[in-house]
Amino acid sequence: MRMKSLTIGHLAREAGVNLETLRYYERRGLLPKPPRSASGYRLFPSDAARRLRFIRHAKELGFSLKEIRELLSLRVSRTTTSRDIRTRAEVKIADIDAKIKSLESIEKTLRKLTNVCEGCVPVAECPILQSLDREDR
Amino acid sequence: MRMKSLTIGHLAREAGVNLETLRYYERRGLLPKPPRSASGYRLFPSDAARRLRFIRHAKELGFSLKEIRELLSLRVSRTTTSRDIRTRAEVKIADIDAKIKSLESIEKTLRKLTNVCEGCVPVAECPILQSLDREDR
DNA sequence: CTTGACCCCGTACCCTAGTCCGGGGTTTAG
DNA sequence: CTAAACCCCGGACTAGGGTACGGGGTCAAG
Repeated sequence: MRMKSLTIGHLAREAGVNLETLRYYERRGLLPKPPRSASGYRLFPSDAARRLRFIRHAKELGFSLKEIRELLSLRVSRTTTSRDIRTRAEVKIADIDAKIKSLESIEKTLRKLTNVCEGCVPVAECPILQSLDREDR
Repeated sequence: MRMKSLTIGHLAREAGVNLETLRYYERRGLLPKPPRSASGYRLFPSDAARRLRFIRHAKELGFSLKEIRELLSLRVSRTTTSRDIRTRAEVKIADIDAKIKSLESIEKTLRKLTNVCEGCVPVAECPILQSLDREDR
């Protein structure tokens, strides 16, 4: 059970991202500034890879780096009360629920599409438009 | 039950997007090239607004314009067999399923967070990292 | 020691997805 | 007619999210 720290290059390879991206994320506040070796090398805790995986997934889900930073900072501490957190988390939950509903709607439409049988009449209009057809801004 | 066509300005206002965005989407193949009036004005069919709403939602879900174009083109026609479509749709469905699972996982974590009671011990590490902690790509 | 592989930092550059500009035609209300 | 409000097009500009580059220090194997 080792707990060794990673240089930026190791972490980059492990997480499958460009090394420059790590420095960029640090600047943008997505990765906490890591401790440095005597010579100034960054020494990342080994769970930084986990954090990077989270960031990658969240990006694929349409969150901006700013939103991801907010998600990552959701925790109870001395400086944020749990009521604060609850409120902020509830906003995120609502966002996420809406996303899930939209995705389910698109998926449903796609499933219908996969059930179209060979030799049926061609679908002239675009059926995907059936999903997500709500006015809500 | 009118079926009038829209000028680019009307469509932009109706869909709540910038007029230039519509020309951009046309160039990128997300909006089919609309017929033109004698003087060259674009005349959009009134269901173009629907298409734009779809595009907006899909973007919020993390799809790129290229992916959205692919989604929009999923339909059965003379040039694409329904087997083709089925295959392509199934790929998209798998993508979407993965996204939904990720979102649910984040949401679950956030819900736990909202249940933390006032006065409980501060959470030092970032709990959001519990979600999405899979190795897969 | 030296050489190759790393790391540091700052700056420049790239792509995507728009957005703006400006010179010029069109339409419509007065 | 004319002015306001639209529309056309090509091209320049932006912001967000990275990536690349280059000059210089560091570390580990031979």
